[in-house]
Amino acid sequence: MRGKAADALKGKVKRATLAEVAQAVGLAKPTVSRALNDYPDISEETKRRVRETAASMGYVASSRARQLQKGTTDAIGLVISSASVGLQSAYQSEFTSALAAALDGHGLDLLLHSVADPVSEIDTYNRLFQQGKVDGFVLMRTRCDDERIRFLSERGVPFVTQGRTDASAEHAWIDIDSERAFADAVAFLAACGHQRIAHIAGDPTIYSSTLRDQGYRRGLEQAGLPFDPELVLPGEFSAASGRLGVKRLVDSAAGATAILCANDATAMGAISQAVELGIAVPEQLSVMGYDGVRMAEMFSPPLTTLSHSAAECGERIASMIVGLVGGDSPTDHQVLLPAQLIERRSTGPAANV
Amino acid sequence: MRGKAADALKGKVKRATLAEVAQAVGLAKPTVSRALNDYPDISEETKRRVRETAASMGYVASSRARQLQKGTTDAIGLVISSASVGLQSAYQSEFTSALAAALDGHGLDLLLHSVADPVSEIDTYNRLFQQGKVDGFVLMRTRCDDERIRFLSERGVPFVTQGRTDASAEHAWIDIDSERAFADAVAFLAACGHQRIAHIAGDPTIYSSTLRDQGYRRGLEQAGLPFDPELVLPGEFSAASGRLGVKRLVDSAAGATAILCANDATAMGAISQAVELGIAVPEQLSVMGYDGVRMAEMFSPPLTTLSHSAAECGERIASMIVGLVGGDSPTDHQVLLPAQLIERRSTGPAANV
DNA sequence: AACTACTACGAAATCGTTTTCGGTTGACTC
DNA sequence: GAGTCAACCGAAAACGATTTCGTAGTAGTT
Repeated sequence: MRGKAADALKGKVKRATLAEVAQAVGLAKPTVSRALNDYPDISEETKRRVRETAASMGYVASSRARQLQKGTTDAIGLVISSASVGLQSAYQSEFTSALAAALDGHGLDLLLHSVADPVSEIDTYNRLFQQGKVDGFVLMRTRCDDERIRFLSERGVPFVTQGRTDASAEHAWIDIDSERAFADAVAFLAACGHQRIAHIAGDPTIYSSTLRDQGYRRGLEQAGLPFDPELVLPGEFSAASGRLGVKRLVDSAAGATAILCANDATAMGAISQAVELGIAVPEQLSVMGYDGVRMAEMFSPPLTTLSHSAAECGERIASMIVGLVGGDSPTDHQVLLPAQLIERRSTGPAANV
Repeated sequence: MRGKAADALKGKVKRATLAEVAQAVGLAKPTVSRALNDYPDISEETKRRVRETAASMGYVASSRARQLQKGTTDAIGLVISSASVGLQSAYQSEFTSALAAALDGHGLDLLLHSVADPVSEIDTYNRLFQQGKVDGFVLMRTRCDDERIRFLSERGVPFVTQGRTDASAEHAWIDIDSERAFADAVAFLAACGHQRIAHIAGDPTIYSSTLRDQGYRRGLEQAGLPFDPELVLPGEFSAASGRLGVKRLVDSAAGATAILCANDATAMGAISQAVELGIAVPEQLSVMGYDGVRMAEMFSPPLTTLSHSAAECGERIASMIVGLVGGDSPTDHQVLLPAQLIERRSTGPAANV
């Protein structure tokens, strides 16, 4: 029902325009524009007058018009694929919030776009940029051989990835040193007396999964522990894969006394499955996660995990993208952040087997 | 370091313009524009030719220019306050994903904006709309007396809320019938033999909390159970408040055998605290959540909860906002959805006290 | 032949800014 | 007192699409 009521309401939102302000203050449009944008060649007195009347008229510059003229958007895009359940892990959404907050600090908006069909993913990036809806992108969940990165790089579209890729040398990225983190985790577990440390891996197409796996292996090596393929289970960063991993581990009688999970969600799934099977955590089985999501602290038992700050990550990405849009070279923006081991109560000394 | 490399890259992204396409195909701009937009007064033959050359030139209409002319943005805004930890609960982020996906289906983008300072919240809504960055808003976590709603309503800005408010009669909203859901939950627990059913409430400033509380009370009444103020604990939708609630409940020796929590996060916190205190769930204490987030199923024990679909909610909000932007009256878009009780293993028969 | 009626297209205006390029002033030099 | 130089401000173009309005041409009517 499109009635006059709606139209009347719409009438209310009539915005003041630059020309009107100029008219009201008795100056020309460019003068008003420059006064409002604090150009140096406008007298303080004039600026004050302009600002006053502009404010009194409730004038807000149309960013549509400004964008058209300046050729910039002040928005950066984040596209998530709803096929794989959108803002998947808790970390993803914590990061997204943090990113939005950080971008806001730089006067940028975050355009969140969801794409249903994975094949149209590239197309979405293309459209969003060609249409001029965003000045750049941030990419999450980077894959080993990531098509998106090739595509964007070729066109010179500014972007920064959260996570490295096979082609990291060439683009801007921020990442956690998960290889190191997982090696540390193994060292920590080994120091607790664990000899049979399992690993429930992340989605193997995600580059970070390979890093975590490498860290796991290096940790084993450095601790003088043998690598046993039976102890590594496939997964994809979900609680479900944690549950499944534990089930398989129990069935296989591989004798694991500790499990290092690819992320916190996996760890939580693993713990709940273990408990249901009557395996006490951490008394009979230690479980460790990665990411340090808020929920980890509230879990039962509270999760020992490798924590890194979504806020810092968002903050730094925001600065990086600002730099890139400003013309910085992508290779000037590559930063590796450490994760921090937080010991809580899901891990303990190895059970006497 | 802003070098020539960056500039060279930037050169690559030069987009084709309408005028260029017109020139290439030997027609005037308006003709090309109408051909591309499939106007009826352009011959099929011409349309075909235009489309072909446009495609071959990789032409994509600048939405900046289009927006300026049409006065519309094809984006809707969602502002979250980072003060209260951003995309707070799991449900919030599931919903946000779903919303983005649904909006995409209607050709709309989601502008996610984070505001640090709660006092500048209204200002953010105002700016976003005045600047013409969004055509409307969707509001989450609606408060009882919600200033945002007054502000937007007064100005005739299209918006729909997820959750009712004191002023629901006047605006567009979608909500879950949580009052009913909580009454059902109490009935369910009572049927399990529980006589002392506690309630860890949600943030009291959020309208839905009052509804959930009312449902709890009505459930009690209908089950013939007395209302005991000692059994209702304050909270704010967090796992932390679940933990605290359980602690207090134990201390007070109120004798609760079941707890109905304001949401799943609270329930998970409650369970983990209970377990840590040596209270078995559900043998000694039944705990029930609300929302039906994905994690609930993976928890230990899997959560009995009142589930509702974030996807459907997002889908319907998308259609609603499209209607509103199109001029529909807000009062034509008010829908109440039911929640569904899903029994899992965090609840069971009342313990013999 | 003259008069509609319709189809297919083009010229120019428009949306609301910012930029480019000058053009006045007045003060300050020598 | 002519010339130089800032300091301030304005006219017009530009951004890239869409819309309004109008005009050729063709066809159909009387």
